[in-house]
Amino acid sequence: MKKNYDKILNAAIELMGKHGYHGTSVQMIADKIGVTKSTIFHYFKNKEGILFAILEDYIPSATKGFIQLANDENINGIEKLKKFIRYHLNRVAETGDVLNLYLSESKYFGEENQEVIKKSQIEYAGLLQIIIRQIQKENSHIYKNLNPKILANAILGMCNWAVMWYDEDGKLGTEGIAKQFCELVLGNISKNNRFLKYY
Amino acid sequence: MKKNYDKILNAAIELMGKHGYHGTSVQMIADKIGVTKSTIFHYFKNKEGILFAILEDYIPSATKGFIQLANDENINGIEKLKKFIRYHLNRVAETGDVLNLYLSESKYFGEENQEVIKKSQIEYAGLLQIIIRQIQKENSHIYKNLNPKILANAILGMCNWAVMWYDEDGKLGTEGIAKQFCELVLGNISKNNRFLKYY
Amino acid sequence: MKKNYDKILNAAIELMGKHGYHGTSVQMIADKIGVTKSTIFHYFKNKEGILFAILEDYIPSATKGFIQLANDENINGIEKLKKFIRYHLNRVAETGDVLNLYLSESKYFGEENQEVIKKSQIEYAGLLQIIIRQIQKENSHIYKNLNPKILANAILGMCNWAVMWYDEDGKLGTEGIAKQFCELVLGNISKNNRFLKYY
Amino acid sequence: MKKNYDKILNAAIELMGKHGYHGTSVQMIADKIGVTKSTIFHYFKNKEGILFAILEDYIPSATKGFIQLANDENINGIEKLKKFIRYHLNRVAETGDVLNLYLSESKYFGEENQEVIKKSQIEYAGLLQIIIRQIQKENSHIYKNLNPKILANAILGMCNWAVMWYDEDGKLGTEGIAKQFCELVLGNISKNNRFLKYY
DNA sequence: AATGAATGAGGCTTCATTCAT
DNA sequence: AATGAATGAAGCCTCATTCAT
Repeated sequence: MKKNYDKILNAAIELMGKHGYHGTSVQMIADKIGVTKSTIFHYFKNKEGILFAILEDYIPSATKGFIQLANDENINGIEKLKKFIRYHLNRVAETGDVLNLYLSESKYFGEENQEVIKKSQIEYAGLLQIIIRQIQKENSHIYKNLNPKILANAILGMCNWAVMWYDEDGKLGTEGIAKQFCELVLGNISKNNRFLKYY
Repeated sequence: MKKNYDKILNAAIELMGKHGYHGTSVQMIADKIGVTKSTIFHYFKNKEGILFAILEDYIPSATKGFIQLANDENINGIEKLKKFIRYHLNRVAETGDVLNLYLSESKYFGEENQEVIKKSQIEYAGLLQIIIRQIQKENSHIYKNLNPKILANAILGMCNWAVMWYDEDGKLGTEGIAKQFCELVLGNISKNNRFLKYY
Repeated sequence: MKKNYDKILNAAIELMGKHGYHGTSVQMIADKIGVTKSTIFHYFKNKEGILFAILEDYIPSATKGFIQLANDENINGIEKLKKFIRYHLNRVAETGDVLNLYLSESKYFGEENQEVIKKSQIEYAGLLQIIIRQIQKENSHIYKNLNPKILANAILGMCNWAVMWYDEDGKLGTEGIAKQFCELVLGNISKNNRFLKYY
Repeated sequence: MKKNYDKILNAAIELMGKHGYHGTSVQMIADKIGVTKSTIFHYFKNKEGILFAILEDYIPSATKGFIQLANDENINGIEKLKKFIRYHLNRVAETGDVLNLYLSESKYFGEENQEVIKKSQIEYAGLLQIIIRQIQKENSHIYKNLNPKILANAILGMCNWAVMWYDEDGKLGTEGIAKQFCELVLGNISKNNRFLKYY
C-alpha cells in the first residue's frame, strides 16, 4: 500500500537533493517513477506538500534519539556532546540531501509550514543547549561565561556545514571528522581525562 | 553612469536576499527600480548574469583583506584566527543576504559560473588553512594531529551558519559572538596563556 | 434508500446555487456530504447529469400547478394572471438557486439536454400566453393589439429577474411584490373595474 | 496601437458571448486572433481581467446617455420612461452578448471587481427609479402607492430578459417590442393623451 | 453501495528572453 | 539607453472520469 506515495517521496528526495526544490519540477518526479503528474497530485496537495512531507518525516527521526540522549541522567555532559556530534555528523553524511532541503529550501514554504519547520529547529537547538548547560554545571571551568545558545548554534553550524564539503569517498569517515570536531570544541579534554582531575 | 546597472544590482541583492533567487523574478527587480524588464536585459545577458555579477563583486571584496591577514608575518596564528573570526562574522552580519545567495543559490548556476564560485570558496578556505597551520607550527600542543582542512571547514561552518540565526537586534553584537566563538575553538588560550603552561 | 442520491442533489443545488455550475466541482459536492467523488459517479453518469437531474426534477414541479391554472374554466383571465404572478414569484423566492441554474447554466449542456430545457421553457411561456389571450378575449380593451408572446415574455422576465434582487429579509415579502407587479401590468384594473368604465 | 488589445477584447466578447466565460479558454481567444496565450497575458493580468475590461468599457457607455435623460428637465416622466425602454431594449438587442456577461458571469469575479459591477447596477437602477418618482409626482394617480424600487426592477427585468428570447430576425424589431412594453406598463395612457386631461 | 488509485486533458499563469524601434 | 510587443517553454494545478475491488 501507499507504494506510489513512497516512490514519490524517494524520487523527490533524490531529485530535489540534486537540483534543489525549484530545480525539480513535478513532471521530473513523475517521469522518474513512471506515473503521471496527476498521480502525484492525488497524493499531495501541492508541490510544497511533497517537500513538507519529506521534512515532516525527517524531523522526528532526527530528534527522536537525541531527546533520549539529552535527558539521559547516566551520562555526563561532555560525553553527551561527543555523542551528539558523532550522531549528528552521521545524519549529515547519511541524509545530507534531506538536510539540505530542510535547511535551505524551507524558506519558500507558506507561513504555516514554515512555522512547523522553525519550531523543530528551535527544539533541536534547545536540546543541544541543555547538554551545554550540563557541561557547564559539571565542569566549573569549561565554557565558563559562555552563552549556551550561541555555543549550540556554533556547534550546529560546524556540523551542518559539513553538508557542503563532506565527501563520501574522502579518507576520513564521519567518525574521523567527529573526533576532530570534538577536539576542536573540547580541547585536549577529550584526549585523556587528566582534565577532570584538575577541576 | 552605470546608474541603472547599480540600481539593478542593489535591488536584486535585496529582493533575492529576501525571496531567494527563484523567488525573485526579473519583473520584481524592474518594478522595484521603476524600469522595464527590457532595461534589465539591456545590462545583463541573463537572470543568472545578475546573480553572478553580484557574487563576482562580492567575492574579491571578501577575500581581499583576508589575503593580507593570512600572509602578514608580524602576527601570530592565534591572533590571526581571532581576527579572522571577527572579520568574517562581521561580513556575515553585514552582507548576510549576499552570503546567503553565494552559499545556497549558486548551485543553480551553469557549469562555467559554478566553477568560478567553487574556486573562490576553495581559495577562501585555503587561506584559513594557512592560518591554522601557522597555529600548529607556533604552538606544538594546539590542534595537534588535527587536519587543517577539516578545522578550517569547521570554523567556516560555525561562522557562516550565523547567517541563519544572527539577529541584528539581539543583545550580543558580532563582537560578542566572535569572542564566544574564539573561546570555543581556542579554549582558555585566548584569555591568557596559562593554558599552555598547564598542559 | 437513494439516500445518497438525494444528498448529492441537495448538496449540488446549494453549491451550484452559490458558486454556479462551473464554480462547483464534483469534489466539493462529495466533501459536503462526506463521500468520495467515486460515489457520485456511481449515481450519476456525468457532472452534467447532476445538474440535469436537478432541473428534470424542477421543471415538472414548476409546470404542474400551472397547467391546471391555465386551463381552469372557472377563473377569468385577469385573476389567472394575478395568480400566476403570485405563484411564480413564490417559486422564484423559494427555489431561486435552482431557477438560476435553470436559466443561466443550462447553456453549457450538450445538445440533447439543452433541447429538453428549451422545450420546457417554451411550454411554460406558452401557458402564460394562453392566459393572456384569455384576458384579451374577456376584456376587449385590455392588451388590445398586443402580442401575447411578447407580453408573456415581458411578464416572465419581470418575475424571473427578481432572482437577481429579491432579498429574503427585505420588508416586502413575495406577496407584496406580487401585488405591485400586478398593478404595474394590470393598471388600476386589478383594484376594481372602474378603469374599464372610464376608457 | 493597442491593436492586439482590442482584438483580444473583441474576440473575447464574441467567444464568451457564445460559450460563456467558463466555456471560453484563454487559448481559444488566442487562437481566434492568431496570437499566443502569452500575448494575452501581456495585456491582461488575468482571464478575469479580460472580462472585467469588457464590462468596464460597457458600463459607462450604458449609463452615459441615460444619466442625461433622467435629469433632463424638459421631458415629462412618462416620455422619459418610454425613451428609457426604447433605449435600453436597443442596447439589449445590440450588445446582448456583453449584457449577458455583465449580468450572469460577473458573479465569478473577485470581491473587488464584483463591487464595481454591483455599484454600476445599483446606479443604473437608481436612475430608473428617479424617472418613476417623476412620473408619480407628475401624475397623482399613476403608480400610486407603488414602490419605485420594485417598479424599476420590474421594468429592468422585463427588458433585460429580452436577452433570452429576442430574435434579431424576428418580425418585430426592438421598436415594436418597446412599444408593446410601454403599453404594458403604462396602460392605454401612452396611446393618446386623454389620460393627462383627467388627472 | 462505495471507494481509492490513477489518469488525460486541459486550464491558467509565470517567466525569462528576443527583437524592432 | 530604454522600451513595448510578443513569444516559447514550462510550471503548477484542477477536474471530470474510469476502473478494479
